[in-house]
Amino acid sequence: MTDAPRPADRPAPRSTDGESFAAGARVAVRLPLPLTDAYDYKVPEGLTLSAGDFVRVPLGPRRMAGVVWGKGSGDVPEAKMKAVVARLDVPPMTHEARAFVDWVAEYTLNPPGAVLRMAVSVPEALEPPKPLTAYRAADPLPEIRMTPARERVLAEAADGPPRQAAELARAAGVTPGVIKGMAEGGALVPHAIAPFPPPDPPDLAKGGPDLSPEQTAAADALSAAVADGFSVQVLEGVPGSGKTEVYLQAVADCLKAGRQVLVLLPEIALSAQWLERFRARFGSEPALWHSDLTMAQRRETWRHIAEGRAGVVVGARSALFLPYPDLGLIIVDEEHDGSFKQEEGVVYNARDMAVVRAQLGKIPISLVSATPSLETQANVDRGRYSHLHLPARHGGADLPDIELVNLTKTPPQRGQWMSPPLREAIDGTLERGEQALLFLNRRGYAPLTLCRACGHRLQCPQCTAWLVEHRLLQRLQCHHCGYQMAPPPKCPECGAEDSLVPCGPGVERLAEEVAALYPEARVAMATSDNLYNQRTAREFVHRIENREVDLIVGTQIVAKGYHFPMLTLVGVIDADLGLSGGDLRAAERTYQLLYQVAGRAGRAEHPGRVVIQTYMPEHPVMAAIAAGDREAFLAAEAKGREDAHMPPYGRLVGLIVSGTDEAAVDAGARALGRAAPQGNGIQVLGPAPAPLAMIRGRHRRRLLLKAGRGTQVQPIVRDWIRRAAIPKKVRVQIDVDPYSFM
DNA sequence: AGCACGCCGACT
DNA sequence: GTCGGCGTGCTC
Repeated sequence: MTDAPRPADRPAPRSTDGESFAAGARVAVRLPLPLTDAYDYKVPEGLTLSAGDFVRVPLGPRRMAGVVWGKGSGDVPEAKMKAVVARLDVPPMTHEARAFVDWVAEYTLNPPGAVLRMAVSVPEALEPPKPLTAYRAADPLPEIRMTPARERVLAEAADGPPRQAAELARAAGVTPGVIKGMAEGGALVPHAIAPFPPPDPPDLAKGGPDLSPEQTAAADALSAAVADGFSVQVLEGVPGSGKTEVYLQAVADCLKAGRQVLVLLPEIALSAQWLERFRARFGSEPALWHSDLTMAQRRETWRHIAEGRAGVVVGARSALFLPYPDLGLIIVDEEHDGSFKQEEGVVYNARDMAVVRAQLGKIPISLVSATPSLETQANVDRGRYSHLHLPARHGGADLPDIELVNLTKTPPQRGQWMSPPLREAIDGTLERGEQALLFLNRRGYAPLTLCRACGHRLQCPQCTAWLVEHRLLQRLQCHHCGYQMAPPPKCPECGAEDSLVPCGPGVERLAEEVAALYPEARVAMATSDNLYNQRTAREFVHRIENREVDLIVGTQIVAKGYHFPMLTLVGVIDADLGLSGGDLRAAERTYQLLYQVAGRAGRAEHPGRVVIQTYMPEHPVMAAIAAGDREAFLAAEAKGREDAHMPPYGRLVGLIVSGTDEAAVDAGARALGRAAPQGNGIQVLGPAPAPLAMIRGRHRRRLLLKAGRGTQVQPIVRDWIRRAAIPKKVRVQIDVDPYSFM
């Protein structure tokens, strides 16, 4: 978002509070479906409802959970109205949470029900928890026919707490059928147990590490904010400056005040090192919320949070919509990170919406980064956010020694990707017994496969995208849809045999080159293909820390958050990758990524070195990163955006028109083009084919609305879409404050 | 989101 | 002549 969101500017949320609704009254119930309006239901005999109550209501032939939003609208005929079935035994949705749903819906131009669905992401959690059944040995033991298998089960079940059937069976080395038989015979007695224990409470007496005077000052400023309503604190500091320790101090203060804390992290599943720091500080695990939780974990975590048993929640962007009864502090770590932007369904930026959530809850929020985004920086400059800057802990330069390799002057050998200067740097690192990271932000073996005979390129049948070869999996994959195929033995176009050649490097190909050039070195790959959950990430981290690896070949998955003491060289294979594509934030993002990955090289005890390969050494991004002159780069970038009236000095709204029928999509896009709003400094670009003109068989066209910073774009866009005649089978996706231009 | 209703291709 | 594909519309 270009501007700090201001809930006060928005229409008052329609949810009401303090009112209760007696039997016979009409209540508005919001359902977790993409509906704009809440539906009216009658309060049945024997029930009194309040705004925020979770209820079960009839909807057509089925029943569904919803939330009482307030007084019924009354615009549905009495005869059509049905009665609420029951109130659900869950703490009600708070006023703040409901206001937040309405606010996000209004801002992103989505039906409130679609936003509510994110807050009710685990419908199972609304049902009474099913206690799990565990078994212990009966005492006295009834008469049953004994077998060796049954003997072993009894021996296992004799001591310790009751255990679940599957676990007991495994321990005794019998099949679950044996347990079942014994339970039926009464030899094992069932016991209800709590399925998932609540997270251990953090140890608040433990105290943190000793902080430097600067860290103490920053921590004190955050702590003061914790007691003081809404405020936004930007915590900026280079890697190793102790940002985490500083904000964990504020976390402790909030917990001492008895309130909950939300920490938003990008790619939570992979931040094993973050969790270790949390454990070191609080002697316990926080509640985690991320995409690889099982359904049972989601259900239990949701309830632990709703019932106030989880003090600290650490999660990816969707954790913003969890049912906190008393949220007291929000931390957004790596606030500049693009993965806070949700690009599908309800398109929103979790960092920006977190600021809104904090303002609605009248609580402080801290945006933490080594490289704050231009948006955040602009809000600091405007005096809306306070700024805390942590200097490097050990003095000296912010970053290790960074040198650029001009690939036009010193190119790699033909068919290779590492230039002579980078090779020399690797040689030296290996000789000293230190570790090197070779960074290439491209998964797979090769981004393109080409027929030497006819020039045919292997393309996804459903998307405007090349198929990426994944040699380890022996598949060609589309990175935009699920499509994959076995590598064809001959060219599918001309039938020539042995004519298909890989073009360009991916990490797998780079790893192959590394293995060939350094046969003695132990090489590890780090991509989302092989580090896909906490366990694999943790194993990877331990291998590096135990020095079982000399060379790491990785994508941006290794650019974030990790610190390996013996990693002293970072080689960036293709620094120019992110700069093509005409994306507004390409330069900023490339700078941030290079900065982050450079920060992996050395710290304190072992000085680091960074070698960046580029064809554009004179590009402002490269010049700035080499000179370590972030201020100058930011100033130039900000000036460019300001001159072009681009965010954060102007506002953008993206519209993506899509559908399977290309003619209809074109017609819809042209209709939007004709109906484009005018005046007030508004400009509409497009329609144009989206950079990915087809995804999953859906054709796509883009339009972009540009407006001044102070413009309230939502009513303009709403009116625009209403006026345009858009074919029914064509979908219009709205992206307020777009990040991606794909 | 489900679920029903409603118009166009390959089968008994 | 029907079975069934999924586009479209509705749910208080």
